Amino acid sequence: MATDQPQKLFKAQTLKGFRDYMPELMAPRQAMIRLIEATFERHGFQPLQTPALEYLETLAGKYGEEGDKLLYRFQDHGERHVALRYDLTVPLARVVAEHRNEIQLPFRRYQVAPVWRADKPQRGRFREFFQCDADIVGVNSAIADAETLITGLSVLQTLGIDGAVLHLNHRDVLFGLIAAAGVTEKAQQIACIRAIDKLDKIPAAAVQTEIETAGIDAETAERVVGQFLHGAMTIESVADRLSAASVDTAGLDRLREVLALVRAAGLSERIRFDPTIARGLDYYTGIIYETRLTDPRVKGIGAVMSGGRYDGLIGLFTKEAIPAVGISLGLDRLLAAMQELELVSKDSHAVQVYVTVFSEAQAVTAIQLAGLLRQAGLRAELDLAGGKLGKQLERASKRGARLAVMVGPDEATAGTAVLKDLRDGAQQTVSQADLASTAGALLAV
RNA sequence: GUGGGUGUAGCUCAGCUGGUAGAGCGCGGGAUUGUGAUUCCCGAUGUCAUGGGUUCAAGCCCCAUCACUCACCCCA
Repeated sequence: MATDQPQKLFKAQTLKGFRDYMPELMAPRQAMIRLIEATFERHGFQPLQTPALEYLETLAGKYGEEGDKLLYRFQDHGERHVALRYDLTVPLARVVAEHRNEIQLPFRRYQVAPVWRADKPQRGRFREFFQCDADIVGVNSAIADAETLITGLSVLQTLGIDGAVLHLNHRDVLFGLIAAAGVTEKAQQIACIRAIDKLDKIPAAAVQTEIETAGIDAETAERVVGQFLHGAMTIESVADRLSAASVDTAGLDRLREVLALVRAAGLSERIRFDPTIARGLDYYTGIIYETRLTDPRVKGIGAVMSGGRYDGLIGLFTKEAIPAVGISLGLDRLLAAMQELELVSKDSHAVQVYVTVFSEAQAVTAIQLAGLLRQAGLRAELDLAGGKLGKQLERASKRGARLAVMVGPDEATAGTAVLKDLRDGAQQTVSQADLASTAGALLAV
């Protein structure tokens, strides 16, 4: 590489929609991930990790037309058609089918991992992002549904997020209401759902217009919208209309049960029936839900936790019919919200004690003192850049350390060390043997 | 996939109707003895995203490419 000619530099740049997680971002992220995983485990979920790459066949056709387009797909060196995982749910279905005889049902697993979507990047939207999923496989019951929701809500609670409301719906209720309004053709029903999903964003009249563009007459369109307008949203009201149109109400009954169970868990404030919730992914069969944050500061951030029941998905990989229900949290969206709400503590990873190295003669002592602090469980950093004591203390503050340790020739001979609190400048001389305990006591205040 | 916007020092940006670049922050050094974050002084840094074009002359005009960004679609 030695040459007089200027070298052409390689472009130091991440791919569009991909990003580096620098330490300032990584520290709170990691703290979050730990809390989320601990909460999942407290609810009986086991960790699972799956490959980033799957056979294209495994993933294709599971997410609907839109989702299919967003699959990162290519051929590997062996000409195999492969794709990067689009979510954590379909790989789970594959795992259950592939390892059917090693897995005890019901199976609860969680996974925190990146997924990839060849979407057009936007604010808070990337081509690589992390999801945190928890799923219960093998049981189709209201209890399993409720357990999943309770777990998700518990995660939000653990993270300190108070203003979260889970909007719960059921696929059959959604389709039932549309059918009751007189739309029976599948494609038109889908169009209705897509439009209804926007009711909280655009006026009802605009939604109706959008429904009409799907080839539905104005009168029917108005009836469809009417099914979802405010006041038409209580369970009882929906029940009446479904029965009147002699549409099956099993989905509604399930919703009642799930709501009752979640309420019994003391989470009434956190959950609400909302017939307008529609999820895009094709594989949902039962309950579906989205969770929104109510704080106006994070109004535009979208759903932070969503999911639903998918009883048919695993059946695509094995003849045995295995039901499942799950929840998915968007890690970075949640983090963005938490930062906005000032719920992120900045010092979870920061160095606690910065050990200066007065001069080479004191290096041994400095290393030993750092060792004592570390053994005591403190995060201690040893100065490596040297220079004047002032410089070293400057670095200490910049690193965010609360305390600094200084040992000069005088302290070295006396077997002591100076412990300084960088927040108020107060300092004391302590014996080296007491350093760690004194530092620990100061940090605990 | 469709339609807007932006791209100037490490960061945030200024740069009037075209005449070969500035600020703040940050960074480096200093303000006598072994003490930071505050204060004061000094200093460095840019192929003005990239490649073409118009012009006597372009950061400023035109075209293309790339990147970022906003809205729609969809979603975490």
